[in-house]
Amino acid sequence: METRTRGRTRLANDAWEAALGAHGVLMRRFTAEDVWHGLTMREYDVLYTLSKCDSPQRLGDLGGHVLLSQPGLSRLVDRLVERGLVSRCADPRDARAANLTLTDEGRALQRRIGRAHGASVAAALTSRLTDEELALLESLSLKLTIDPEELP
Amino acid sequence: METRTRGRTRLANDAWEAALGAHGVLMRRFTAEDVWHGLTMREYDVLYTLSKCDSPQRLGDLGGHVLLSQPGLSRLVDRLVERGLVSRCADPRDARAANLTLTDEGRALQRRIGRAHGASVAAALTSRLTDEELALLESLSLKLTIDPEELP
DNA sequence: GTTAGTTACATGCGTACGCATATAATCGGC
DNA sequence: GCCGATTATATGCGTACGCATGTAACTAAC
Repeated sequence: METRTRGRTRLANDAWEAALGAHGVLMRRFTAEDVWHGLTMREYDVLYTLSKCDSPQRLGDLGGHVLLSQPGLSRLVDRLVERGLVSRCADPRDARAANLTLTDEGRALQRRIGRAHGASVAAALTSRLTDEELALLESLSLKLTIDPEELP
Repeated sequence: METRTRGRTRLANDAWEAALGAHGVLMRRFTAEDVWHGLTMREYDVLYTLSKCDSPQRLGDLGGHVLLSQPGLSRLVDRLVERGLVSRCADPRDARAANLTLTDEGRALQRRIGRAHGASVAAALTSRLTDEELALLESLSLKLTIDPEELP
């Protein structure tokens, strides 16, 4: 029983270490690609997240998707607004909120970067994994992602 | 043929997005845990990497494992040296290199953090994946990690 | 309606980071 | 043995980040 449990712990830690390694290698690779047009990958991530939501998003909504503190996200959006890629529209229902939308320029840039980056991602992953393995990776990742609520 | 290729690209991108999501959720969770004794996860990562190598390591060796620029790693090690967790020993064979070793205190701290963090990792992963899935995640991650050489 | 409490976002401040560059040591060709 | 090229690490400088806190708006109890 003890050894079973220890083995399972070890298995989980080995898997996590391997996953971190893969994440690191791929992130290095993608960051080095010359497709970002002066944006950080995090900044692109915000553009991408906004591009998927047709309704305007609030800062807090984006915070759930991006691995960044609330003040960090606030200033990141500042930069995107200054570059003319995102616009803050006042919310008539809640004057505190600043609804965020992609500008046309922002949407166009997101698409350009998205195409190039998507091609890089595909090249990196399809050269190493089969279709079945890709689907498996997705399903395992989704199982790990779901359910952010527990620990009372 | 075209549609097959496009489907495969889409599959790879969906898998990568899911993997990024899982990475983000778990990193948030682990970062929030109160097990780090004032260290960054990156700083712990360096301690952990050093703890696995019995022979002293050079900065460049660590650079391969940690997702950090060379100057960033240099200063990160500065901080660890100042905290008494790592020592720089001169290399008699190459006066440029500064061989890095864990101090006793550094090794002890790494073990303490490693135990607690390892338990968190195990709790997070084993609650969502079976043993077979954990092994699968590890093997997929390793396939994605191997081979940092190409693009001439 | 006034006020305590909460929510949504912004700002001050110190720290860590990346890029470019500097310094210093080793290597190779001659 | 000398000098350019390369390698290993460090530093200057500007930017982005996280934490703590501030500010403004919404909510609710009375």
